Amino acid sequence: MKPATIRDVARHAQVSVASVSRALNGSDTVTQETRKRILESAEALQYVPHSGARSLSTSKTHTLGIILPDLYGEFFSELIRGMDLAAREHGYHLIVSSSHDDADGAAAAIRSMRGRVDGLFVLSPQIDSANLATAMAGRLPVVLMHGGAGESTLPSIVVDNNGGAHAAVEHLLAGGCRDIAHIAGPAGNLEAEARLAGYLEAMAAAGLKPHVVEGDFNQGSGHASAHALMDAPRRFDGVFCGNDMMAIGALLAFQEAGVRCPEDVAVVGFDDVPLAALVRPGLTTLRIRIAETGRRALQRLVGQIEAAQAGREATASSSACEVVRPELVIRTSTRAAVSTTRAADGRPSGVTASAQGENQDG
Amino acid sequence: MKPATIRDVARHAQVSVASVSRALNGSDTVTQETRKRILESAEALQYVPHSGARSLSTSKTHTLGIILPDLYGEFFSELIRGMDLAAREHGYHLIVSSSHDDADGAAAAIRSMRGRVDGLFVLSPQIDSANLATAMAGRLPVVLMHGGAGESTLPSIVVDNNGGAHAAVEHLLAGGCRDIAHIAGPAGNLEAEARLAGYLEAMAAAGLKPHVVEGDFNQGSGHASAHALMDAPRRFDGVFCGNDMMAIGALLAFQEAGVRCPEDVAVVGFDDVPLAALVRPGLTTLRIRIAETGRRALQRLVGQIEAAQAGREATASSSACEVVRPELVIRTSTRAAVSTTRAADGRPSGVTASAQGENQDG
DNA sequence: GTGTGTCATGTAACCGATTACACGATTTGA
DNA sequence: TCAAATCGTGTAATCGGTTACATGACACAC
Repeated sequence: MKPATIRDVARHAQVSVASVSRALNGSDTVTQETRKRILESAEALQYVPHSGARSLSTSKTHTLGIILPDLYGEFFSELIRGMDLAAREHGYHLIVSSSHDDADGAAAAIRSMRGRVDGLFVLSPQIDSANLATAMAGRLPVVLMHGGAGESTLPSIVVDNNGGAHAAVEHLLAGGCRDIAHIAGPAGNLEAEARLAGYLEAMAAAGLKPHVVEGDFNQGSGHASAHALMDAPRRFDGVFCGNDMMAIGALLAFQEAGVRCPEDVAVVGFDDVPLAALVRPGLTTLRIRIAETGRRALQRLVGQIEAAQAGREATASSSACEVVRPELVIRTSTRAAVSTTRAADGRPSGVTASAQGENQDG
Repeated sequence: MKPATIRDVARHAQVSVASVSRALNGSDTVTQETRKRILESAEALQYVPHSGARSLSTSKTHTLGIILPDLYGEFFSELIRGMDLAAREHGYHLIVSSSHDDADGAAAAIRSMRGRVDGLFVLSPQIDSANLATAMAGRLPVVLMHGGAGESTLPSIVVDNNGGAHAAVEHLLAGGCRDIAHIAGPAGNLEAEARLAGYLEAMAAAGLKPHVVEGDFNQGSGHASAHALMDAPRRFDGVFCGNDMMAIGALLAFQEAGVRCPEDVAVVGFDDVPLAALVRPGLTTLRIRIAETGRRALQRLVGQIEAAQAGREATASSSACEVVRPELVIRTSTRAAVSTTRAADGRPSGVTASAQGENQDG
């Protein structure tokens, strides 16, 4: 048996299709009584509007696409969670396309989504794909969310990786560290490169010589990189890691090697994944409110879509690059030096002194 | 400027819309030359078929929905990754709807997806939602993936939680433990309850008295539950945790308290999230190949859809409940007792003796 | 009573694709 | 040489909604 159509409902309720449409959608002029009869018929026939037909006549799909890189994990699932929550409020659905480890894959995904989404989130931290995304998306509303997106003229939300890295290094310096190493994320990843650049700048500003080993953002590489640091002749008393997972790997490596943290070496991560609060010692890190960032991104994309269909041109605010400033969360992996801590953007209000036993703060 | 339609392409290439459709879709009878001209025109006009229109005439959306519970994290993102990879191969897209912490929310999500997907994955480990899903989905192809789904007549893929729990307890027993506690997942979660039941059965079979504290599947609750165990008068020499995250929390708690693992207490988790191999000591756990399970689920759903549109009735195989048997992975959080280890299903071939330093195995 | 306005409802055009069927041209077989 | 089969292409119906416009009923004012 085929699913009921709007005509079936109309026949059942003894009204016209127009009335059914009106009763179910806009609160147009429909009598209480007719509406009641229509709703009952729809219920009785288990009527569900055909989204394709609807999108054909309204030219809206109420669906948004997300292009994700191959790198997958807590960060992205949390981001999607935030987006999904907000999407539901706005009456939108989310199509995900993950595992695009190169620009070509991402471009193919974008192409296959055109025509079935009203807008797109692009998270492709690979170099060059920024241009590609621009090319592929055409006039589709887009919010860019990869590092370096700020350079594009498209609306974007980016993390202030550079500022966060500065804050991390300065926090270590304030705690008394002088030989600060950096376990960097993979080359070619714009987030990783911005954090590296921030580290290099902050070290230069302090008149210190940088010390970098490269990882790949996974915990295993943090572990290996920490070993590489310990095997190298050069000494170090602090490590700034490109993200939390590598920092956690490094913590484990130090622990195995009998290097005490924070006494022998202080460690700072980046992201504040839930795990960061739960490892021992608690990991000092730069917090990005991930789900909230996802929610914010969704609001911007929806705003853009609504502006576009209202015929308005992109306003200054809608095409701007929005910056998410990470917030320094001090835990026991660094010597807490209360007098000198501050947020990544310099505002002391951002500082969070976090107890070891804290729960996730949602 | 509005996007190009098939008629624009037809006009541009000086052919009829039927030829354009044929050239772009099926490799029906179209001359090489005409096809070439059409493809060029489509390219020139940046033509993208309108998915709504297409789905209206074919009554297929090439889209699948996923209903996820509120519990979110590595497990689900990994599952989606596996599904997405397989979906791309089959030419399908994935709509996710997360954060359904109760049956009503899940039902609403299912309702809002009807008419826009060809099939549905339902992961709602809440009691009762199994019935609800059945009711809501109507004749929409579904693959159930929550615990207890095996009891339904709908196609499902479930983890053998009970068998896994048996294997965990038996492994601990074989290692010499006699006082084995269980940190259970949240009540009302069917996965958690099946694991608990397996634990209780295995303990009863061994003539041992069970010892259960309840957690919520998050790392923090594992930590708290471990403290609760240590504070209780009753002694214990082994802990089977309802999932890996709680096991990791417990490991940290023991470490803080100076309780050595595996010397003083052996710990077993469940899931084998990537992190399990990387904590110290490496966590003995029951491996579920998550991404692969996701891929398998997608194949089943697509198979069902294709069978349905071919007019075939559900075959025995398509409506069966498929069981994923977790595999015992022995790491250093339990005393490795090689002679006595075995897989959850009793086949010794399933055993994996995992080195501490292993990488994620994808 | 006629005209005018308001309001609920119906009629039918339209959105953009797919595809059954029709058509003309060419090839094949007797 | 003519009928039949084959093949590439075009025409138009169709899918299931939305919505501009038409219609008819009724109220009110003159």
